[in-house]
Amino acid sequence: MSLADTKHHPDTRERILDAAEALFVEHGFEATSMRTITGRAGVNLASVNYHFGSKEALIQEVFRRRLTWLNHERLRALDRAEAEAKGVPLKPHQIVEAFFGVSLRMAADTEHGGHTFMRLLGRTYTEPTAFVRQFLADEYAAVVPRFKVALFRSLPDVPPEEILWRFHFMLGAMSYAIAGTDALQLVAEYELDEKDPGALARRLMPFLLGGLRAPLAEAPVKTGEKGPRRAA
Amino acid sequence: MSLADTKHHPDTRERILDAAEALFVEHGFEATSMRTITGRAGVNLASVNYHFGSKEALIQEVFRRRLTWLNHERLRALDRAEAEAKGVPLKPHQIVEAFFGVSLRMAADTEHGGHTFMRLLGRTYTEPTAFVRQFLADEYAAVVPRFKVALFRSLPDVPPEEILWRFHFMLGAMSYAIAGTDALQLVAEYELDEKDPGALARRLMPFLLGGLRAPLAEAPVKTGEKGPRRAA
DNA sequence: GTATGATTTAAACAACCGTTTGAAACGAGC
DNA sequence: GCTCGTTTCAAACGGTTGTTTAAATCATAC
Repeated sequence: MSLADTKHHPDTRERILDAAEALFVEHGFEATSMRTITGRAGVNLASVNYHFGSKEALIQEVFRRRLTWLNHERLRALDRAEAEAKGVPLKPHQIVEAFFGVSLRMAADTEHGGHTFMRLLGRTYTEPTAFVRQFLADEYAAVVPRFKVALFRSLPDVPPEEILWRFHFMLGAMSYAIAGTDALQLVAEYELDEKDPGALARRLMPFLLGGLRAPLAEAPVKTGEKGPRRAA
Repeated sequence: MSLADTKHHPDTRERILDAAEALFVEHGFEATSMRTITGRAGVNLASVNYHFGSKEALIQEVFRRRLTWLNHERLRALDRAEAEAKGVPLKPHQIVEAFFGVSLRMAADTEHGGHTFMRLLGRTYTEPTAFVRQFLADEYAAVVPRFKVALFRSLPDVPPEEILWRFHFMLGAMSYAIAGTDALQLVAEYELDEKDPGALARRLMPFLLGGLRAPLAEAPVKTGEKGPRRAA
């Protein structure tokens, strides 16, 4: 048991995880059956339940094995930037780079499944399954507050609530940029250069920063205000 | 038949569509069974196949009945703005307002299901089911080129390819802002003011415009360029 | 009222779902 | 050689899926 947990599993576990990851992003969770997964992985049907216990546990493991590393890496990038800054508040672009740069670099990795996973992750943000949402919340609980504080310090003149919304918008633009490459063909009938995934970062980063630092709306949004204003 | 198509259906059709719409956004297409739909709608199981033919056709009809109107409205807003401009290229904010303003106003309508539908639509952009994607492509074929041309004219100094990407990013930020309100709780543990949906527009619009008009990356993205640059 | 077409209904259909079972195959330690 | 814990395997489990059927009900026109 102790040995088994650390190293013994030769490849069936990994084969299942890889197949599941690819199929989930292609067809979604519900539409992907265990028989399809084990079929593509070339393993027996029962092995999923043997190794993971249930389909739900398999889904969680698909996320866990990459998301833990991803969030760890994000925190490391933030730590590094803050260490260099020696107490001076970071600039917005440094914080955005720490959070989204790691994601984009992972999404640029088409060799080891990083791209596939990031597409899946983006898709999952709008996935309403309760246990997946709970799982994401737990995984992000450690990393989000750190970035919030950094952003608050970096933009002292912007109301914190506004910063959170814009953080949310940035997360959406990125997830969608990665996950919704199919939807991109709605916009451009001819093929855009998806080949070099590093190009996505060079395109997306200025957009995110432009949105984050955009001037506030003329009439500041007052939370308490109730009556709807006529559309101008 | 001719009568039936126009008006005869009293309410079962609509009851099914409303129930399906709400359930799809809650649980997704695959996870929503016909029995759940007919159960909530209070109609017989077979009536879905009778009125729509199949589950797939039902899904398409759920989108069609609102999306056609939405895109028509978007074109009307663009027409109006261009008529007022009398040949002068529109400003970016006018184009963005025409496209996204209509969506956001629909998303603000919680009374007649507009909000529910826009959440569903945002979710669906990352939904990979082939026939849904094809359906969206058809519905958008008429409206997207018009907005592309308007944006090209409005931003003559920005490479068209860059504009398309930023259009894509904007679409992502909006879809996500509407569909991913669950994911918002990843960012903010306390409740943000989702009550007034008009506030979303006042927050999102500056973000979109800031992103759209952001300065281009220092090193212009050369499509042909291959070698990866060391991270600075 | 009776005839006619549209709609609703309960029941059944085959196909597939995730999971479980018990035996077979494997691999390392002695 | 044999043993023992781990992993694989084919087969079956009960339950749910989308769809179909044929009879019952309804609404309208004559």
